[in-house]
Amino acid sequence: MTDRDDLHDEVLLRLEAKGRRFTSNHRLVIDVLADAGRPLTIPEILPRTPHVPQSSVYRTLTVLEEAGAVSRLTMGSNHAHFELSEQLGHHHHHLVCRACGSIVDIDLDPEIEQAVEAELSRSALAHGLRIDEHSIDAFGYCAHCS
Amino acid sequence: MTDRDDLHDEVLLRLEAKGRRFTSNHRLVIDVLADAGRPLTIPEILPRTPHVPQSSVYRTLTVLEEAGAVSRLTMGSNHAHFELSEQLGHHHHHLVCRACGSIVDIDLDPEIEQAVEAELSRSALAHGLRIDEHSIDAFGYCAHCS
DNA sequence: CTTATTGCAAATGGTTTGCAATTTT
DNA sequence: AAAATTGCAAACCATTTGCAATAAG
Repeated sequence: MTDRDDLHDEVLLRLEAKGRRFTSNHRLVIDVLADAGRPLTIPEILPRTPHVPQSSVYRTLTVLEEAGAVSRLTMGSNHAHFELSEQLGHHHHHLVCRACGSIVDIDLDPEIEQAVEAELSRSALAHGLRIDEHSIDAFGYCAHCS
Repeated sequence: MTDRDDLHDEVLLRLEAKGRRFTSNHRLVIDVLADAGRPLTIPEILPRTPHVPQSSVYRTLTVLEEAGAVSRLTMGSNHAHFELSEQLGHHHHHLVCRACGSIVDIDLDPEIEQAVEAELSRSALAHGLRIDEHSIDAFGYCAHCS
């Protein structure tokens, strides 16, 4: 049983839980995102999924997102970015380049992570909000765009 | 000299630095955002800026954003949110309701803030990125949507 | 067989833009 | 006067959707 097989199993589980099916298009998109290892936009995904029309990729991503297998990132750029959800990978955050819009995944010190979570929960509670997730994004200019 | 006058002065400074003008529409939009005290969408702004066409509000917001007076927030909702930039206010973060898309400003403990900044800078440096800003967003369901 | 998915083309809708008229400096 | 801004309508374009055909369970 390879890692990739494990990944497919996890996706299948989540799709079935939502009454959806695990089709070849679904698997193809999952593999593209897994291989990339960073958030991709639709224009980046399309060339890697030959013969799959754009609308099908959009639909696939929506289904996968609703199943909790994929996350949609909307930073200011005109195209949304997609990546495997944290449920299938690990908790992480993002570095975003203002110029080219590229996004890199990063990990933070668990201690800081925990402190932020506690502080956010406290603040959310005070505002009557029930939190289940948070994101931390850093913005600047990447080596290529500096 | 009132706080509002100070605000207008700050906006004027930033507009002039970009060769732009401080028109009545600009002031109107700034005041709407200042009065709201939370990020607003275009549909929320329009009724508060009577007789100003939608396209002018969009253009005004773009000019103000380029001058650093306004920030555009793009969380997954279909409408962007706009608020006074941190340059004109204070550093803060956001609580976002998944159901209605509303956004609330929150402050974090300065110690945690500092720890996060240090950690992000470290991580960014390792990836060859020069960071100048970060955001922390918490997602959940607000009191009204729970 | 029943229902989700696919592919194509067409529609949607938030946001941007061209242009002539109008302000601001 | 020179240049930015405005208002209107029209264009843009990433994303969504209707529908008939197909494939998955």
